Amino acid sequence: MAAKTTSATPAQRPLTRTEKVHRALRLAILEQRLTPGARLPEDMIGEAFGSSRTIAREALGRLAAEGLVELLPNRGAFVANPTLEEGRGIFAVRAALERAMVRQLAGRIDAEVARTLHEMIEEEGRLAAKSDAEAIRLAGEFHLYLAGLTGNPLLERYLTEVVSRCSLVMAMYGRPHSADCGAREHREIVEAMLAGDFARAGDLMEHHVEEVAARAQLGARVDCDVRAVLADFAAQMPKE
Amino acid sequence: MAAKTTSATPAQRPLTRTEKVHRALRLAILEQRLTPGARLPEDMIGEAFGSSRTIAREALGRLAAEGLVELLPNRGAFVANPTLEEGRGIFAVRAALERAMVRQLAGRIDAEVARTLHEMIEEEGRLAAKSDAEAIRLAGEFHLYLAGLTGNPLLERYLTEVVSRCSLVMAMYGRPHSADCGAREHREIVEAMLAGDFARAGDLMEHHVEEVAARAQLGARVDCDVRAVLADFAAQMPKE
DNA sequence: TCTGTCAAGATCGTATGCACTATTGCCGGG
DNA sequence: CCCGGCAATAGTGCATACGATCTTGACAGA
Repeated sequence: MAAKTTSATPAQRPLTRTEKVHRALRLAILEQRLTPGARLPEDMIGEAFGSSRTIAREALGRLAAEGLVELLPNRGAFVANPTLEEGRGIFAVRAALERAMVRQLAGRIDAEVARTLHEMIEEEGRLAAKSDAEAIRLAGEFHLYLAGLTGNPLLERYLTEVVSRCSLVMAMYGRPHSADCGAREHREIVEAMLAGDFARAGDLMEHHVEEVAARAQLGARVDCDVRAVLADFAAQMPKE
Repeated sequence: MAAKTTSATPAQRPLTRTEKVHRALRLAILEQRLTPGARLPEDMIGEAFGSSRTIAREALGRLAAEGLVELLPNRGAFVANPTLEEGRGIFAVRAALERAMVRQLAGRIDAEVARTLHEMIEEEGRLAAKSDAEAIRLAGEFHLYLAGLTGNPLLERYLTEVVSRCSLVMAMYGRPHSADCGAREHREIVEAMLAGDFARAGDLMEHHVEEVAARAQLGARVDCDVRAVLADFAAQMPKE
């Protein structure tokens, strides 16, 4: 009952243009090719992809729903530029969701899935030292695979979203090589799940996510909320 | 730090048409005036609201992102028709999020907010016996108010979504008067939060949500997965 | 020099039209 | 009577056009 993988190649319909643009932009943002705060005019996007504004607009709308771009009415779209505070909030939500996920999964992992999990963990270890972007992506994959196992579409959707946004936050505020998820921690979690110890598995995962957040954000650079900065400087100014 | 209410009337810009239609449809779905599974052609919606398909299309897109409508490529939009299984999944996610929410809030509720909370709980008790739709809406309000207190935009967004969808699920599968949230349980949760007992508050809330789900879904009517039903009937048919 | 006004440009909000896809009912052949 | 193909229809996918709104830079007045 917990062995169904998430994608069984569902029809492979030829992808609407909107979706193509959506995916492309999503990737560009997650790989930091489009840096946080960057302006994304509909015209420019349409032109870049050889489509009309209609497409660009719809893609931007979806990205906004995922929290990867911010959509200001009559102003335009910008790559999401989460504050450190928001970043912490995102990690908090992620921790809550992942705890519930592994609790639900504990004791329902069959042998084949267990093998896949162990393989993924090994792969992580191997690639941890390579490119930073790759490491971030790979780390997310383990978590998303687990999400797929739950068979809970909403949980899966939310996790996809928060994992994406966590990647973004880590890329923004994280120290260079802080993205790796720690193969040892993953292993422990899988152990607990296999043992059917849902309480322990949940606690481990919750702690794991919090730990990743803590590791990454040690080197947090001050975020550029212009208003706040100005307020600070205004307060420091010589009076009168 | 936890006393900021969620909406400080942020500019009140005159609401784009898309948003108006979006809200209207949302309400119609949550009040069950548009029943699950109902077809929602863009033309019809545009005509109904005196707008063009563009508006209808965008509103439907947003509703799809919230999970209130299902969008089938080249087929059209339908009011979401969650299976009982999906309903349980939604409640599971909700339980996880609400647990995290009250844990975070515990010990950070000031006197004024506490009074507001107690007022809301009383109001619930008063209105529980009245209209069913009202009861569902009111029950959600308590939870959403708490979400606003966290100051975590993502948590707030997700909770808004799951509360909506839970309402839908309860309306579909719940017994007539099962929607009330139980003022006593709410009171206990607030007590625990005021006492700063975050572990107890979290557990109470998690249990509370699960309890609501259990109460509501006792009378669960079989969900209409056409394929499955047909398979059943096909198997029961006289052979040859 | 500073400030308020205004016009030009950029960009979004919305409407409309055409092309394409999926569904449905019809019809002829078995 | 049943089945497969075909045409009509409904409805979406996408492009384009126009009006509305916001931003920006220039300019005149204090």
